[in-house]
Amino acid sequence: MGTAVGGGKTVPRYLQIAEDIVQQIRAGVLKPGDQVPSEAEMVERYGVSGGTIRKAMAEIRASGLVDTRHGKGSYVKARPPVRHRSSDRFRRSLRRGGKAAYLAESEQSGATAKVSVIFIGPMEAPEEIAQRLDVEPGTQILARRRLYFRNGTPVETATSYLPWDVVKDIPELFAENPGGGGIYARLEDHGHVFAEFVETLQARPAAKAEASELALSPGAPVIHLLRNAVTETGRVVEVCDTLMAADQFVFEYRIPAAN
Amino acid sequence: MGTAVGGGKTVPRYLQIAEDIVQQIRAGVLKPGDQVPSEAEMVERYGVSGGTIRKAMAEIRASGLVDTRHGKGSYVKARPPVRHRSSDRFRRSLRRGGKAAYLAESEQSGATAKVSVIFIGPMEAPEEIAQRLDVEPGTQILARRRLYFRNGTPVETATSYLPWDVVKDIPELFAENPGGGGIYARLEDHGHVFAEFVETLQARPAAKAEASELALSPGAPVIHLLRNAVTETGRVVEVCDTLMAADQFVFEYRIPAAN
DNA sequence: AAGTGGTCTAGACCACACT
DNA sequence: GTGTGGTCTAGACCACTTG
Repeated sequence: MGTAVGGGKTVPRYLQIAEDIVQQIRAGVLKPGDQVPSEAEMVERYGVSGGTIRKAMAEIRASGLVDTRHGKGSYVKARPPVRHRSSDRFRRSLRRGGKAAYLAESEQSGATAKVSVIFIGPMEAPEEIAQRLDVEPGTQILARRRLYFRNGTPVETATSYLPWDVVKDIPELFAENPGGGGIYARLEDHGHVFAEFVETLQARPAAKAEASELALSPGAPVIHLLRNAVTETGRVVEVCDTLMAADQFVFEYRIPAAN
Repeated sequence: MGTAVGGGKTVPRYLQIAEDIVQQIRAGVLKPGDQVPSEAEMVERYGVSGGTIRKAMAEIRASGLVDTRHGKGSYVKARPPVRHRSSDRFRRSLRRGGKAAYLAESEQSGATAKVSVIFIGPMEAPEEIAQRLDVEPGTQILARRRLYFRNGTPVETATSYLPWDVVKDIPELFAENPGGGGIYARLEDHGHVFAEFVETLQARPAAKAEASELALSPGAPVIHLLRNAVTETGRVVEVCDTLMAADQFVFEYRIPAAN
């Protein structure tokens, strides 16, 4: 099928329908929180079969403007103000203020932030982490896994890995709340002074399990970020493995023009 | 349908099939360049209907391991070595070597690189670019739009915007090839010495037009990067707007631990 | 012409959410 | 129970690629 347009080409019906709905959302005909017409209703309204409507809905979901829940329906997402992740967030002055990095940033944009600790305890170092920490794979390390919420929805999972000899004398690192300034402040309290942080960052579609953990439609883009925290002695005393819903973040990096 | 597994949960047949094929690719049973079994063949082999196979194929495509062409079939992609985009790429020493940043990086991973210039000429500054360049929207500026290829496939579009008063005395900036070290070298030749580069970076699903320009499946993640080039006088003399196929790049940033 | 993927139909049945 | 989305079927027809 498909209707002829300008040049003579044909656009599949399911894309026309998806475009129609997306435009209604962008134009504000469908407002945040509104329910998108049910699939059954669309079958009637557009006069096509259920399969075609399902393909259209898949496109609409891919646009990221809509949130679909089995048994309930699809709803227009509240346009979440993105969190701006600046490379300035590691400044000591922000830590001294008693805030961990994520809180300092959230307050700037006036959103409610929450952290829920999923796991704190020893584990055996997986391959890639061991390499970065420069220990043997399988060595005992400390893992701190947590889930970050923003306005009630999960936006980020982060796991910190630290060598055991570094953490064994710092009891705060085993607590859910490591105290003002976060774990980086505790590490510096104990003589691990940071020289630099090295972040590698990659975007990819979310796997099924990741999508459900971050309440995303499967296939929606996620950012995978790995950070080494390097001290003045050149040692990596923490590796942080972070997975973020891509539509929730903008990253900013300042790069000095070195020789 | 779906077969019971360990805990009693059910996994849809189309996901099982997709997983089966993806594993065959990862394990090397299907090698780069091999044709993935046709949909008709899969219908027989797995004993399901065409619709189910199509859903499975959609999943497989989303994995990014496969390249599908209408009328021909699906083929396992040559594993493209990702390009590592390090923040070190702005070091002057790399420019002095006579290479622009992208070439220096491509050579490291032994891939063929190509640039095709799409447009060089004056245009009126769009809103966001004007803000960054600190000029009035609509002012005449110079735009340099180009498309980067890697091993024959397009991976990145980039457009540089420069204020007219900066470029008017630098004829090389109007040429397709601005000479050794690229446009940054030419700008420094003419007294615009860089202090820092500020990059903002966001991932999102590709729009239709973007997907076709970068030869991606629609909805595949892209990275949108905007960079301000700031001189020692504090002026932004270039803004670069870049769109990249997310699966082709890993970004690395080194962040000094400032106070 | 034969083989491939792309769109579409008209139904069935299942799983989840609300009342 | 009613309404919702999720999976699956068994076909039809179209569009692109290759011989």
